[in-house]
Amino acid sequence: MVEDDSSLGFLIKDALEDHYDVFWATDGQKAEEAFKKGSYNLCLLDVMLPHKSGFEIAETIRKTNTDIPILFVSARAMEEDRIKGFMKGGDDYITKPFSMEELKHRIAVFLKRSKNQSVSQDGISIGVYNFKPDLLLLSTSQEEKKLTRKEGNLLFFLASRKNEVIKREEILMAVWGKDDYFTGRSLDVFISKLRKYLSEDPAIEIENYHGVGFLFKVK
Amino acid sequence: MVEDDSSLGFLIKDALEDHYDVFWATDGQKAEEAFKKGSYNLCLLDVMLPHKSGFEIAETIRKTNTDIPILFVSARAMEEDRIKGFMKGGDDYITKPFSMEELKHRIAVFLKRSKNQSVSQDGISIGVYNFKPDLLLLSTSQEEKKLTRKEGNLLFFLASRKNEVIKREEILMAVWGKDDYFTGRSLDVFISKLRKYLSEDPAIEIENYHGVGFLFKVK
DNA sequence: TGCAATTGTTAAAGAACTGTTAAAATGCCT
DNA sequence: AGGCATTTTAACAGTTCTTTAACAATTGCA
Repeated sequence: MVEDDSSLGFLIKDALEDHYDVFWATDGQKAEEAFKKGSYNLCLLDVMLPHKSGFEIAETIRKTNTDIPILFVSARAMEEDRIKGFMKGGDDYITKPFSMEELKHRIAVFLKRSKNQSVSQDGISIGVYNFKPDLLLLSTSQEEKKLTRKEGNLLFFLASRKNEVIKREEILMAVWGKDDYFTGRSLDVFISKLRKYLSEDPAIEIENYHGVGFLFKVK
Repeated sequence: MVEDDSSLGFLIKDALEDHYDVFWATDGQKAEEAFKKGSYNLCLLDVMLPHKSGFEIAETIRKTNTDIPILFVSARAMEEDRIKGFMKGGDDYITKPFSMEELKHRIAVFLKRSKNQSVSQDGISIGVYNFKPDLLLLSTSQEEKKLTRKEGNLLFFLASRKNEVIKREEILMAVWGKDDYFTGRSLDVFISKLRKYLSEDPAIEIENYHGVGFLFKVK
């Protein structure tokens, strides 16, 4: 966020900070430096700034990044200013005064749309394996195995709490939603299967704690 | 585009028609019908309409489609109206009067960002096939097959989310608007048909995720 | 050490789900 | 209203997945 007016800058930063990490620059110079160094998801640029205008900042940004949403904020409501904003690669042009509520919504719109585009799911890594929970794909560099739904759910749950002893009942409630004798036996069956699938990597172990539960160990 | 005022409606349609195919409905009823049948890239909704408000139309659309950009146009500039627009799933809220120039820019922003790069005159390409959603034409260099409406809608939905596991319920809600046993069986029937139509290209696969949904895989 | 409870493993049984084809129903057009 | 295209429902055949069963192995405690 770039805003030279300190009271408005503070107000915006404060309003957004509940949901986002905000970096606030007070001039274009600092803004461009920060942009170069850091990694951001959205830019909020005041148009009228001491040395460099928001439009100029946008131009610089667009030279290296065509994707990041750029929202202009300005006191000037004239048509030609707005158009200029869009011409410089802006995604929205918000006229002062505006409510923080509306600003939040407009920001949310663009974050939602840019997030969806990077659906490149890398999955989670478990030892030498990589597991993509959505695709239920457990893979090594060698091969790829498609798990069933329950297998996937269980593995995901265990992997999300690795190196921690988890009680049987807790696993049962989390993955099956119920805890009785037969469900417990089912769990044992599935643990057995997972052990087999994960046997490539000796650093992975599903250790039983007798009468308590399991420990998904990844060294 | 939904606009009850005929002179403004004409103006908008005229302004946009250079670049886009515009369907203009004059009330919510017609709009929702057209939306259900056709395939669109963006909605422009007037808020104040005779029977059904633009907000209500947006609500209906969002039940089955979370992606399509929705832009509201309204004479009411009050803060709470704008907020309501965003709450209903809108992406922008443009206050009358506005310039056609600005409208075009705002539309361009969302089309550029929309997920599956807009459906142009050339349709979308799926492996060796080309599919034109409007004309329901699925073609290879060899031949051309005219799909039915449901087949087309389903294919379009799947293709727009390729390489992602989509839950049965989600497909059912998006394409049929309801989710029950028989509709589910219908889905299976249509999947079977699509597989047949797409069998020319071995790189295309509709993979079933047992008990979950389908994965429209295009290698 | 011996015994009951717990766990490991594999296979069989039983559900639930899907693929496919065809018949029935629906909607649409003249 | 009749005929055609489309969609839904039905029917049946497979398939896949989860649970249950059965038995072996292990553990912890008396």
